[in-house]
Amino acid sequence: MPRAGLAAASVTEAGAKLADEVGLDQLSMGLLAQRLGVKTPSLYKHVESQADLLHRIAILAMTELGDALRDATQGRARTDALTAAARAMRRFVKEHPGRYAAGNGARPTGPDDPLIPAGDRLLASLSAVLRGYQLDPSQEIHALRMLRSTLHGFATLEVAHGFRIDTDVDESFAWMIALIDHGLQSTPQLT
Amino acid sequence: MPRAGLAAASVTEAGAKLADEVGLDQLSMGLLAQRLGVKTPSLYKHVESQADLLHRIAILAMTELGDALRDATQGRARTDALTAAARAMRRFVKEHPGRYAAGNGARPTGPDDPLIPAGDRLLASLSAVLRGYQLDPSQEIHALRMLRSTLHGFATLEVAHGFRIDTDVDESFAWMIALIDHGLQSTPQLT
DNA sequence: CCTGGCTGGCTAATTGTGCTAGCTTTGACC
DNA sequence: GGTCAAAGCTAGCACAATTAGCCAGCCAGG
Repeated sequence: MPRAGLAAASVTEAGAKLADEVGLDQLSMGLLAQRLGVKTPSLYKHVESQADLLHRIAILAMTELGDALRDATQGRARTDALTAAARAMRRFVKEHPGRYAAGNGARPTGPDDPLIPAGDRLLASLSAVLRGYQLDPSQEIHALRMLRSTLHGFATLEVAHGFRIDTDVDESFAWMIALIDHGLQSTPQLT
Repeated sequence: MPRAGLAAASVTEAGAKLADEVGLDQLSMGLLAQRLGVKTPSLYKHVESQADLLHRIAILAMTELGDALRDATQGRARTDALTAAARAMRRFVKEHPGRYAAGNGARPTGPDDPLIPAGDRLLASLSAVLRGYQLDPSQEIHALRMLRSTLHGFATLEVAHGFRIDTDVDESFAWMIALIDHGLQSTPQLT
C-alpha cells in the first residue's frame, strides 16, 4: 500500500484550506482525513489532537497575515500605508475566513508558544503603519487597539454576512478608513 | 415524581446564562440539562434541537442588546448618545459573551424569523445615535457600518482576551470613541 | 370524585465524532 | 538482507446529539 507522504506541515496546510472552504466549525478530523486520502486515526501520527490542529492552523494564519501586512505596507507611509494594510487585512479574512477564525480563537499554551511571536509580528506591522502619523507615544497603544478592532470587526462582520445588503461594502470600507486616517491626523485634539 | 416546570422561554434563558458562563462553544445539551435538574432528552420537549436552542438564544441576545442600546441613548444626542451606546454595547458583550456570540453567528431561517426584527431594532438604535450628527444621507450607511464594526471588533477582541495586557483598556475604548466622534463631526471632509 | 387525555418527564438505543490501542507495512539505512 | 522507526490501518471506547417509546402527574368534564 503506497503511503500518502504526509507531514505535520502539510496536514496543517490542508486543514487550513479545508477550514476556509467549509467553515472552521465544520472542520472535523474525519473530513480532513478524507480530503487527504487517509483514514481518520492516521492523522494522529502528525497532530496530537484536534485542538493541536486548530492551534497549528492559528499559528499559520497569524504568520501569513503578518507577512501579508508587512508586504502590503512596505515602502508606504501614513494614508498610503493605512489603506494598504486595511485592504490586505480585509482581503486575507475574505480569502481565508477559516484560518482567520482559528487565529482569533487561539490562546498561547505557554511562554514559548510560536503563536506569541506570530502575534507580535502582526501587531508590529500595524504599529509600523501608525508610526508614520507620529502620534504621542502615550496614544500609540490606543490607536493600535482602535485600528485592530476596526479592521477585525469589519472583516468578521463581512464574512459572517453581517451586512444586510451587499451593496457598497467596498465604499463603506473606504469611508471607514478615511475616517480613521482623518482622525489619526488630528490626534492632538483628542484630549 | 415532581415536575421541573420548564418552558421554552426558561430553557432558552438558562441556556443563555450557561453560555455566558462557560462559553458558547462549551454549551452542550447535557450540561444545560444538568443545570436544569433534568435529563438530556427532556430538553427536546421544549426545544427542537441544539441549533434551535442557539437560534433562540440569538434572538434573545439581539432583543436584549437592542433594548439596552435604546435605553442607554434615550434623551441623549451626538457625543453623549455615542458614548452611552458604545458603553452599553461593550458592557453587554462583557457581561453576556455567550449570548452575544450566539447572536452573531445566527442567520435568519426565513422571511418571518423573529431574528430579523430584533436585528432591525438593534440597527435602528445605532442609526438613532448617528442621526444627531446630521450626516449626508448617502453616508449614513457607511457610518452605521463603521460604528457597528468598531464596537463589535473592540468588544469581541476584549472578551477573547485579545488585548495583550489588560492595562488601559477603558482608556483605549474612550480614545476610540473620541476619534469616532471627532470623525463624525468633520464628516463633510471625507469626500 | 374519578377518569381520560395531554404534558413533561424518563430510559433505551442510534449515530456521529474525537481519540487510543495495538497491529502491519513501508522504506531508509547499515 | 536485516532492522527499525514512521506512517498507515482496524477495532473499539467515550461522549454528545438525537429519536422512540414508555409512564407519571395534572387538569377538565362527567
